[in-house]
Amino acid sequence: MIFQVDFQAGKPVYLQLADQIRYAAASGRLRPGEPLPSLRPLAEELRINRNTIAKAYAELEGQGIIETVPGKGFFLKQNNSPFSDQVRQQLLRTEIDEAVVMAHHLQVDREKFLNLVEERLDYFEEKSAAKGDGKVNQR
Amino acid sequence: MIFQVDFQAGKPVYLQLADQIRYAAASGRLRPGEPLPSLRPLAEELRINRNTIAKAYAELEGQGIIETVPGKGFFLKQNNSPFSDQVRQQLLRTEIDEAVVMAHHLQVDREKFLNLVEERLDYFEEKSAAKGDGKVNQR
DNA sequence: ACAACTGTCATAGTGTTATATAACAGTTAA
DNA sequence: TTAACTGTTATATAACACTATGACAGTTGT
Repeated sequence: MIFQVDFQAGKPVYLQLADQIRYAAASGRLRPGEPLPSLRPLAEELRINRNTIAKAYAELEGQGIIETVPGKGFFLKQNNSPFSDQVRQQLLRTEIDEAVVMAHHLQVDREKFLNLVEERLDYFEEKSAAKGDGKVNQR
Repeated sequence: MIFQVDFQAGKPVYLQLADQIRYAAASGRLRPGEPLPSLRPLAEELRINRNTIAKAYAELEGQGIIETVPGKGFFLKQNNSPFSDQVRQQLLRTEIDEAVVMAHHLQVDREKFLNLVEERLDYFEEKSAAKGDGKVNQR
């Protein structure tokens, strides 16, 4: 489990970390029940402060993606979204809209956009099915 | 041209504004060459500071979406992305991945996800073609 | 020239992010 | 029990982001 952090990315480090863990979970690199790296070793490896890691984990815990067991560690939860169908659709719509709007400004047409969406779906499904060791989008 | 701002959204106000202008441009509510609201009147209407609006506009100018003419105002530019095909694809991939990852955590399957993508594409194309007055996703 | 508009800039206050350090409490294995 | 691990909490500090205020400069129409 290797994470990377970019101090010049503009995005807060703890959010970069949270994103990467979300990606690892979605792509199957990290499985439900599996432990996440402990605070101190990961902080040392990434050369960032323990508290920054703790904040990233707290972020994910707040979203129901991981759970913490004091004294034992952090673990990836079973995927059971706490939201109603309607809320989930709305959350997703908002996220999709961002991509659609960006496609417009980048002048990427509908067909190319849909191809790209299928490509990314394939990518994550592949990894997820194969208990993959695949790499994830860096930022 | 009516914008809305939410102080409790966690997201900086200037980014909320920039997003909404991007949406307006993508949906055709705002056309190339058209002027954007002036700093002071818009600031008064939204009850936020002039500089917050200025920062939102500066953000969009940096992305080549609008241009500023000192003493005159801000205007929506013609859409000509300054990026190469490769860079555009990568930018878009990153954005799409965020939606795909969220779909995974919300347990929305591939088919429903693709339906939602088509729905949103339709939505923006409609508005864009009809010089629409449609409303855009609120956050 | 003048008044009323436009955007720009420097400054300061506040909140967020990240770091460092220390002390505390639960878990596990020797 | 002890030692070594786990996460938690609190404090202090520094850097940066966000917002607000007031002064400044260009543009337009009278």
